[in-house]
Amino acid sequence: MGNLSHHHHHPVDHEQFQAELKDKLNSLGYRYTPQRQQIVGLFLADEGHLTPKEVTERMESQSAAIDQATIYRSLEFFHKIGVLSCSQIGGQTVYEIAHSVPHHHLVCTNCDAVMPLDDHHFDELVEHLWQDHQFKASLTHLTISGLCGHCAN
Amino acid sequence: MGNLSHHHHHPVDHEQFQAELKDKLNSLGYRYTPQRQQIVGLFLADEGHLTPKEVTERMESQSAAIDQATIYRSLEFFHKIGVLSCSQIGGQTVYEIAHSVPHHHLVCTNCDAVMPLDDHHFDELVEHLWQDHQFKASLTHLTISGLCGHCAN
DNA sequence: CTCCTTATTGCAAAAATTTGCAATAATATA
DNA sequence: TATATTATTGCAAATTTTTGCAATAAGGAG
Repeated sequence: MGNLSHHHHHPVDHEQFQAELKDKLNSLGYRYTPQRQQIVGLFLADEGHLTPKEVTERMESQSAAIDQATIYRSLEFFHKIGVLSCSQIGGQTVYEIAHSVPHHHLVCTNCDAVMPLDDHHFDELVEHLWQDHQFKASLTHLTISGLCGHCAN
Repeated sequence: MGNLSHHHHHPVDHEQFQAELKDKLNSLGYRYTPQRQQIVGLFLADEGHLTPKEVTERMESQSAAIDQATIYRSLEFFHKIGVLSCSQIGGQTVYEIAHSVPHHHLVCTNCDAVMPLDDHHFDELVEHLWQDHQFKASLTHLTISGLCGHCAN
């Protein structure tokens, strides 16, 4: 895919994002259905993490009811192709747009605060895993548990 | 807790492990019930990852039926206090004994192969997160996705 | 524009996981 | 050792997530 990056509060970019996404899916033999469009639209409009349940609720409030099974399958589908990232935070499965600039999450196990962590911190590690362990790490979205500054006291 | 480390194929060590675990729980105000003993026993005897379902099955085959809810709650409990580690592998939630010597997992997204990765690789990162991000990372069991040597070709 | 292929959906049922609560039983204490 | 406290269990119901399958509809081809 070319450049699927997006920016906040810019509907125009959202349209472009969706158009490029459609092309990407089609070129892979997938289809860009209204349901998938709506789900992606939700993540574009509503930055941040969403649980499957939250996705369902917001769909209903848009009177665009989509079957639960479809929602679960779509989230998993978008995750598989790299459009959404998936992580476990506070015991919940949450999805979010996978930015073109990868980043990771520091999650406080005490207060569930989530802090972003830039990708470059792992450059060395990835290189090492490849050179010495023959493992091609794909660090698109790592979650690191611990205690934030507040809770560490 | 003192030293809860254990070694493979040494029932004596297992007994000691369990004894120390009982002391630890009691000192924390928890109770070491037969159900919890059996579940921990399973992980001690049967090295490796186990899903909640597998735990249930092995319990049944030992004619020591424990209610599903108790199994889920116990796994979560042991995870919370650091006796078991928990991770998502191949879309499944799996638990295993949290060794006193921490290690991590390289998981191949293609063939689900799991390779251990020593903890020391993260020493620098942990130090950096603490110094520059005021985040006290607890890297007891990290899962890194990617492709193993085989599948990378 | 119409037809074909088949990816995807909705539905309903199954399976997995969580939760509330009364009964039970593991500890600490006397 | 007997008793009191309350953490933990089992059960049943609720909730969440997955799965099979027939019907639908997206996208490519003519």
